[in-house]
Amino acid sequence: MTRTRKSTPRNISIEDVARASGVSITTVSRVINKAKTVKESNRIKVMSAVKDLKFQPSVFAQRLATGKSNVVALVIPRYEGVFYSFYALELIRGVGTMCEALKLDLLLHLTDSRTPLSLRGVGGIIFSDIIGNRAQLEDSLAKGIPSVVINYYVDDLDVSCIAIDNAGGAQNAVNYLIQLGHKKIAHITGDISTQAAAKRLEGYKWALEKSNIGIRDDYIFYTDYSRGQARTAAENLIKAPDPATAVFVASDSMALEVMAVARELGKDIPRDLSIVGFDDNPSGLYGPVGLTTVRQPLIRMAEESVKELNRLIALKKNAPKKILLPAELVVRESCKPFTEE
Amino acid sequence: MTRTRKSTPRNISIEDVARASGVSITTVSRVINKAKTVKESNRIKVMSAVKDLKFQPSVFAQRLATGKSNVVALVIPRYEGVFYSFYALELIRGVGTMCEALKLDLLLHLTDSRTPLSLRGVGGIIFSDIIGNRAQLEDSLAKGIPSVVINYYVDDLDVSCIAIDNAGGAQNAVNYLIQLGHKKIAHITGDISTQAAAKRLEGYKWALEKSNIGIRDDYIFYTDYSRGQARTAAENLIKAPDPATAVFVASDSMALEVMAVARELGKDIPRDLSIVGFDDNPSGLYGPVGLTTVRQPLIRMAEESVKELNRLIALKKNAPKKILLPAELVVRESCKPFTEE
DNA sequence: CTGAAAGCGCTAACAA
DNA sequence: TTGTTAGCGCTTTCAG
Repeated sequence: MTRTRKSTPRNISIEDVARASGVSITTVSRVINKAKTVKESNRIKVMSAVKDLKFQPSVFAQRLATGKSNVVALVIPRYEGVFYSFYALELIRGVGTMCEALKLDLLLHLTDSRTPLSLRGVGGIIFSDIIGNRAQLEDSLAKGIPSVVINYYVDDLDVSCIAIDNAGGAQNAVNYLIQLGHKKIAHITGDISTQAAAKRLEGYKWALEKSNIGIRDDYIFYTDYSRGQARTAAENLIKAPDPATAVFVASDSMALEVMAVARELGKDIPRDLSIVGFDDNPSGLYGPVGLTTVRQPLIRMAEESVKELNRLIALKKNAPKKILLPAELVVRESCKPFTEE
Repeated sequence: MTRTRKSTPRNISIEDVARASGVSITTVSRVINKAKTVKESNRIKVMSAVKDLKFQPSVFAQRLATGKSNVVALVIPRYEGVFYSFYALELIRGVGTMCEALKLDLLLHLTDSRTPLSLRGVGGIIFSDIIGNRAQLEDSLAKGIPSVVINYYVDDLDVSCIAIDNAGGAQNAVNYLIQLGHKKIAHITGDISTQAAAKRLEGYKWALEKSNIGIRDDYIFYTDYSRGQARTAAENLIKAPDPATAVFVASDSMALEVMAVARELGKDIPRDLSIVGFDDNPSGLYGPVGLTTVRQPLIRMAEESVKELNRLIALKKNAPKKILLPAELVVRESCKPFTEE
């Protein structure tokens, strides 16, 4: 107790543990890192000292010494339309829990897409979508930082990505409507600048073409994913001179809005209009008729992204993997077979 | 180019910059840290070398050397009911943008509330709510880590907190209904184990008491914030023998569900039932009648929490501040004066 | 199986 | 105004 007191009560370090257990710091380090080359009796002594002193190794010192970092950055564009969606929250949750499980630190970066990221000290990066921030991705790739892109299928870059088969999911949805006998099938798109929305539109078109149903421009309504625009689209859709009998909507929250509008206009769902959404947002479960929709494995996608990143980090070299997860149709009550009246 | 190549291409360090600019590493350090005691000519030399070499200081080395960390951890219970709310996303967004602005690193911790947090290397912690993870808070406080609690008013602990005046907001809502002439006012609560829900119930009761309106237990419907339970509550509420003429609902998403149920049961909003929500969730804007609600300054709360944490960190001692932000009524179209039929 | 010692990259006295 | 030097706490050869 003769030691000079520093102003800040010094953190207990590996040295304190070494002293307390009568071994060298090297041995303590070995115990911490679970090296097997430590005599059992020593291991026990060290472990009990660790417990007594409530020792926690300094992550900074560890990282400085090893050059390794177990920090994973999740980069999300701070762009309202995208951020405020069911999707963002699921993503954060999925990535967050997986990081927690893998003992990785999750650094959240809400980016405006233009200021370059400070990626120093980051072990790997997950880009959620890449809307306008391709430059950031290329930058991190150039620096050799393990990166994976999520929710965006990247064709032209040598990078791991894991996305959902939006086109396939959309086809499933539209095929289902076609099987029910519908011919006049409309589509309300999402923000077409996102790959998801673009692919869903593509899938919609493909499905119609394959069944030799003509694509009608007046049956395609473009929106930004917002409920406000969905409302307008729905009104136009329903009040049209030759209205569609079914509609595939690019998101559940919009689909719910369409349902609401239809009811306000005196239409019955599904009698007067069949509706399929996309997302499997739990909100679709409530309400008088359950919303038929396309389920995307968001949580799984998020979790896979962390695993893939981990793989890349362990590999110490770039060996990208491109994964496309299927999106399956979930049939509930918002569609019915088409019948001539 | 005669230097032995390491397997990993060594990061450029402060030393490289020093060499390149012909000064000592100390001077480089000074330039990096914006010390003013550097000759202008040297500063320029260093800065250009930094640019040329694309040098970025190692955060780990910096933190090891200074003992300071600019990492802010945001701790959110991984508890579904709470996590999947409008609120969580707003919080993350608010904290995230403010951290970005203040150049702080945001570490996201989705906790199961029972495993102790590894807070080593964290400069400060923001606890969003404290549901079941009080122990974690007390732990961090005991360790002297600057902490602030958000969305939960902590009376009995010496910790900074910043919350919303839920009771006051609820009173505003109910008073408004009373002013409109309503006497039979119901309340659909949120998850009463959260402080927000409990306080809203409290405010509801106070408002009634102050106006000498008796509190009827059969007018209080308990839920967990989910739309499913809101639906049931709404059905019971409307089908009751002596139904209320107005209802204050603890969240907008539930209020929207109540609206939907009412319509399904052939009721008109606001003619047959006046509704006030809580949150100011944008979803309330759409639909045939805008939802009257109580606005909570979530983003502001989130931002303030980061600022407060920053203050605490700079202060280097605990001088807690307790802040209660007002919640104001936003009148839209879902309420009308009560009239005897 | 263990320990001494040399870093990892940076900051902060202390001298000059 | 600048440089020297001693750490910060840990990992990791390399000898024992």
